[in-house]
Amino acid sequence: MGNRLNGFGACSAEVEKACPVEMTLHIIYGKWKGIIIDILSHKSVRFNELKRTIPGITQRMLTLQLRELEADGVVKRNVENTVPKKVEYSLTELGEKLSPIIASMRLWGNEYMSKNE
Amino acid sequence: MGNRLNGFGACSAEVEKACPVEMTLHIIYGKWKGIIIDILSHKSVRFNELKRTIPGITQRMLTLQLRELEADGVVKRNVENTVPKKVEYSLTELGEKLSPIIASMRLWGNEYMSKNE
DNA sequence: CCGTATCCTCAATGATACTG
DNA sequence: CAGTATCATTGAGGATACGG
Repeated sequence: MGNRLNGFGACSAEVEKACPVEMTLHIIYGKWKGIIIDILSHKSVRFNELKRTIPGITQRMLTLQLRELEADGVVKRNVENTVPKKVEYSLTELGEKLSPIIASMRLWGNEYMSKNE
Repeated sequence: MGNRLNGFGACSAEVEKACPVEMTLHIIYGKWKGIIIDILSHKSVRFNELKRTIPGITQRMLTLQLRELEADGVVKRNVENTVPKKVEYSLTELGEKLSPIIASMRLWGNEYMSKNE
């Protein structure tokens, strides 16, 4: 109850094979995570630059989503203690490996959208 | 406000390329949709069979998620008006094309899980 | 510049009971 | 068998203000 995705620890035998899928879904879940991962792929971006690039996101949500991605080992945070502070976000090696998934989602989404207009 | 994903209509120029990704994410969003799509891939499954295969899901949620997937053109519903009623769910052609995405998510999830233990 | 701290809302999900 | 109808819950997300 309350989990957004189910069955990480409690996979029944029959759905066991689905668990890594749910795991991946769980990690890219979140209103802004897809777009964040997409923007960060193959480059470092500063906090405010991210904020400006993603219209509508609040500082709070950007921080939260970045923190979760960081905790999941997908995003790296690099702080330069200059004044003013400079914080750069980028994908970890593991995070970069999400790019093909994002790419295939883009392909599918394009096909979907072309059929529904 | 209230949208789980953002920017379908309001994509700024900078994030425009991400929209199909968000669209795809939007369609597989939902606590049980990933697993439902996974189970349905390449076969038809009856309502109660789905329910039994997915531990923890309620009838209500199964119905809701199936209806949404149906509305999104990913799932087909086939009713045989026998007694008792027989309703089979399967993926549409478009829905089947999600399988590679699910598959790559499974790969990534497996790698992720192997690194975190 | 890069956040945290509060407070609040609502939509997604769940529990449970009922039905053609 | 395959749902629908209600009601309750909760946590993700948003608005806003403040801080190092």
